Amino acid sequence: MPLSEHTESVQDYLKTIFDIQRERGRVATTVLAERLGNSPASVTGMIKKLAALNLVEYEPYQGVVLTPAGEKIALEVIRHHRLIERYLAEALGVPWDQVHAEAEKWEHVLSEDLEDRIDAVLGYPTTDPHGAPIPKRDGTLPPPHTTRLSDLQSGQSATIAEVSDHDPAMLRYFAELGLRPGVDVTVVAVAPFGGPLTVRLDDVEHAVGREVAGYVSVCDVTSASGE
Amino acid sequence: MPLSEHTESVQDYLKTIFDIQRERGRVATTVLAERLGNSPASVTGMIKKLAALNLVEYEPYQGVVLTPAGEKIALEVIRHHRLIERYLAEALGVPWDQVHAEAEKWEHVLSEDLEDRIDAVLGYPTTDPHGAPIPKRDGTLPPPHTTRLSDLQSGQSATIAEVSDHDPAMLRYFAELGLRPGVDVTVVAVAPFGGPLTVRLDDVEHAVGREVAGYVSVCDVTSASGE
DNA sequence: GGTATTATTTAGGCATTCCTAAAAGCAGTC
DNA sequence: GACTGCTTTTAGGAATGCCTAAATAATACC
Ligand SMILES: [Mn+2]
Ligand SMILES: [Mn+2]
Ligand SMILES: [Mn+2]
Ligand SMILES: [Mn+2]
Repeated sequence: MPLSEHTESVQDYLKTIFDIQRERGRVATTVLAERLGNSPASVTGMIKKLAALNLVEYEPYQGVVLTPAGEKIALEVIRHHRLIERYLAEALGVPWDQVHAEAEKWEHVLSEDLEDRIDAVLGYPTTDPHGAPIPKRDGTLPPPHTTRLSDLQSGQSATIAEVSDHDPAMLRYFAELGLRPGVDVTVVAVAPFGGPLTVRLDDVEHAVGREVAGYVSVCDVTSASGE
Repeated sequence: MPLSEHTESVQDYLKTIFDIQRERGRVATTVLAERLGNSPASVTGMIKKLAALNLVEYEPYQGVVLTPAGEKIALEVIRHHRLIERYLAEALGVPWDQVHAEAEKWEHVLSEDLEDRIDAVLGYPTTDPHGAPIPKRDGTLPPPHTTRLSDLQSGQSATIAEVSDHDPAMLRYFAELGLRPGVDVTVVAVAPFGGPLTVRLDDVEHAVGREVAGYVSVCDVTSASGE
């Protein structure tokens, strides 16, 4: 049953449920409503429809969890989205703060054939321009990164793994700093009382707010004295 | 007022009205319904909506004609469609019998920014893979070709200008014959009583039905003995 | 010119997806 | 264990875009 069996709305709901589920387990109506920009009442209605289609398990007042069928579709939509983001950035030079909006629309009308062609032209990439992993055709997706830049202690180094693509302005800020996936970062200082981190990127130091640093995931963390 | 101010349905109606208008002037409800695959009753309803939006002039029982505003939008949609077809064929190797279906969906979600990028990557092409002209950004579009392959007499030569993209099977047939825009063709014989034409393409002769030849437009017609 | 045929519109509905306002459930507090 | 505040659902409705069946207008024919 291909993606196109489901409406754009259904696809976006499933994709969003998948994202929230990764972060916080069971998905509450209000959280989903907030993320989608719809009213909670509308979300309740759609949730019932998804449950009737066996795409989510719904427990009234207790939120939803994706069924295997629902997860499969969610992963297909996410694959489309991230492949498209990558393609737009790489093949057409679209700035990384704009690829998300474009992909949000295109993801719903991409054929499987074109998906394969794009995948091949890009050389079967594994991440999107923000560092988020692209699900494989079979629906495989590596677990999310657990360490954030804001979790690092003074003196620790790491590699940027992923940045949040939820806010274009923040992406432009990251680009300015040279903060992008694959780049090495060192935490020079951490101010107390939730204050800013001083980080070194490309031998340049920057002060970044604690909250913003929470939108950056890192991997390969090492402490000052070697390991 | 950008394209996205109008629904996908409105965009497809305007595009289709434009096409029919080029062929036959005023656009009758039934013809439009037939082309869109909707019932005449549905088309009447939408026509009223388009008239209320000042996109068409509607005379009950007499069909519609695009207003300048409607024509502008139609040309934008057609520009999207043909640019996308060209891009899919050239950059992603999509076979020319499949580009239409893909473009039919993508045309509605293409941003102006991405349109410009695609245009630039392709080197500002003037025709789609089927030879149809791509409207310029300002809405300019050359007049349609008037001569069809089926209009040629025995002994006449011409250059293929455009082939109809309405039927994927026919496009595959054309591809097999080597019949594509830019290729020279010579009519070797014309069978009587509406019979087939014998045409030479790349020094190979083929018999093609009169009806099929009506779906091919030509230009630069010359008769056997020079001009 | 009247009748048959065809084209078009009107009437009434349905599916989808969203909304606001109001009711009801849930959970923590005292 | 009742109250309170927040979450969630229910009720009722709107917009869009499609449908079938029935009525009506236009046209073509004799
Ligand atoms: Mn989307
Ligand atoms: Mn992304
Ligand atoms: Mn379309
Ligand atoms: Mn075409």
